[in-house]
Amino acid sequence: MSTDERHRPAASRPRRVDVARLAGVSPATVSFVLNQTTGQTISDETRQRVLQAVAELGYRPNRAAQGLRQGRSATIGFVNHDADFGVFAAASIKGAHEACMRQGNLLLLVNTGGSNRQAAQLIVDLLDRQTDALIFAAVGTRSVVLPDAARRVPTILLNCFAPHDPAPAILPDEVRGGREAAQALLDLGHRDIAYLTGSASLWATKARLRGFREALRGAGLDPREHAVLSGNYHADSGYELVRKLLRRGPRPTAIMCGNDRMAVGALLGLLEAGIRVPEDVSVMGYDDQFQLAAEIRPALSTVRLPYDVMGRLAAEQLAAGGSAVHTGRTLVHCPLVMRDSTAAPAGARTRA
Amino acid sequence: MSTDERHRPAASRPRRVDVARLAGVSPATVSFVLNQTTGQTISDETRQRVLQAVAELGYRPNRAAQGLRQGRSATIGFVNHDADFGVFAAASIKGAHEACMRQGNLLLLVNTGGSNRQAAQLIVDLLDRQTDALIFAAVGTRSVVLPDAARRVPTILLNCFAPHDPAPAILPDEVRGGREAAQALLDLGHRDIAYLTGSASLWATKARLRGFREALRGAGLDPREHAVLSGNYHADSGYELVRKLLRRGPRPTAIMCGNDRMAVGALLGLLEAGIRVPEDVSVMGYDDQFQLAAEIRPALSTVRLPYDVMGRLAAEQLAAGGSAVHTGRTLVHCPLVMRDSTAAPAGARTRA
DNA sequence: TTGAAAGCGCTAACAT
DNA sequence: ATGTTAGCGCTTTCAA
Repeated sequence: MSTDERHRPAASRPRRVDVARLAGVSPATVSFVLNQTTGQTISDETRQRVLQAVAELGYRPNRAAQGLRQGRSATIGFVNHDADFGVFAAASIKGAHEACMRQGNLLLLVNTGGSNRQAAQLIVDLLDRQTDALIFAAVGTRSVVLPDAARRVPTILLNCFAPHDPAPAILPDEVRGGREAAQALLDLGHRDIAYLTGSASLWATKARLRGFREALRGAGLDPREHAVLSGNYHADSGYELVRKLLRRGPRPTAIMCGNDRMAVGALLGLLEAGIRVPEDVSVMGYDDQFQLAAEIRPALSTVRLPYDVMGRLAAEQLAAGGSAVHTGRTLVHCPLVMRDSTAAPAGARTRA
Repeated sequence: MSTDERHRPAASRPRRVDVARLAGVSPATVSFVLNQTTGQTISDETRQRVLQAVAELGYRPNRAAQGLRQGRSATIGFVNHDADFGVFAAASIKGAHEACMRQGNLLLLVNTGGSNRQAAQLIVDLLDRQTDALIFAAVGTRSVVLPDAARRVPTILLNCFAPHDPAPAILPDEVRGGREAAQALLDLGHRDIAYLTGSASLWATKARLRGFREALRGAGLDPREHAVLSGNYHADSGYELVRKLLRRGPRPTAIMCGNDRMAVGALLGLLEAGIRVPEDVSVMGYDDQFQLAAEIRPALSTVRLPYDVMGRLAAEQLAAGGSAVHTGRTLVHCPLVMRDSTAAPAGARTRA
């Protein structure tokens, strides 16, 4: 077996020299044509010969080799820093992936399981592979510690923030989301709105609650007179809380829920008690969860948590250039989505 | 600026020669130590010096360079061949990711949006990056056309099959899942079970229905006497179908649903009609969907679609060696998960 | 307008 | 027991 063959398994892809040979030019010329190298003038005829050879052989440059040479890999690392890896992570990834497609990048995905140690290790693994940039994402919006290793490449925080780190962050505008949800209910004529919140300690919970209160005050109402029960974002907590609410006394005309899953639980609890939605009480969710909010009956009025948009934004900002990355926090709007679980209260109809 | 500096930006990572210099050995020796190259005997003292230098500098081999040299990249391509990128894709990815962690591999993730053209292109993009193997995954189990390019590397089909392709496939055992779900209901004493199926044309739908019928026949019942209404796997179709079922005549004592989302819809429709679950009628889901089945009230009895296990299996089989990949189809068991939405029918209690 | 040649950081066969 | 050296496939300066 000749030396030539030993290094070229039969099934392997064509290399640049194969193209050069076929086109009757030097390997360098092939690079010049393919990369449209500036400052290199290639005759039109040569370019055609090269392109034809490329097409004929089905040649594609080896990106590992390109990467080694150029120190970049056309790959972005996506670090999912959360215990779970569910529908919201999927949405951000989907958005980031879309943007990457347009840029010719690919996503190298890792999941830390929520451990900082794992996160640090995985970022190193990513960097070992020449990842050009990093998206560090959490699902429950929260404060994180960005591993030092991440400093080596442009990094953007998705749905989380690192207090003592200059890395830019992309976050949903939860205050406004909470405010607009409450405002929509107020606009329908509701004056007695209960709020079944998610886990009280979370950033998103507090922000949404703040928006809720702002809206009430804006309508001249006293937030202290409105029931606020705290749950944990799971469907069963919506169910339990609504039962508690019903036992407690006069029924509000509308119920805002921490998220769509809690709203589903609330819906179930309400129906079980013989209370109709939205005729007897309006229910408002949050998240616009894929395959849930729009599909249940009644279809849920909610606020869309735009994880896909945020993922896309992250990848776009990263591609826009490491240093040109928008610094500080970017707040992304969470648009209101009105469906069938909300309506004017019975009283308002009488009044009208 | 000296030549030396021009090629070594201040912030760049240490290279192998830096370690070699610090340890007072040749670069090759560093490789030998780090890779535990067989057939090379390194004195214990030298090994220690090298390892210490590695630790001191925080040296990590550049995998792009290793990859270029070895023709492998410690990276597996995960192709999500579906329009959606949701909770089930997330589950398979999570499983595959877990297995990859143990192997020292990372996942390069792409999403085809369900287009064959895109799939072909993306696989080429993956291969350009020296991906060692491919997981080609669909969410709705179905027949796919595996792009030719995939032939270059070991490929495993996840939740799909390519009729004229030798690539091994990992699939859920839906027939058995459907059978066991129905059997559980029969065991509780139900004799009149309706089935609200998912989209009639899908492989999974047919398989589950077949299992359902097998179980009925096994119990000496005639499947033709049992209502089978077909929907589309969305929650609203469960809702609509249950209303249709109630209008139609005598109510069955149990309802099997195409999936958990349909079961949620059915639950909503049932409650709305004043029918209690499981007291008046039992409801059985399918999928054991994350953050849904276990959380709603009543918690849903269902069959677990083990996408995480399947993802893990795929990555493991791939790592077990390209050629040693288990050929043909691997059926993965879908275990029954009994919760609170099922109970013995009222009649059976009397009889007992 | 094109080609030669020096690496990018590493592995592994071969030499010492 | 360790070092030398020839690439892996590509980009890019410099020379022709």
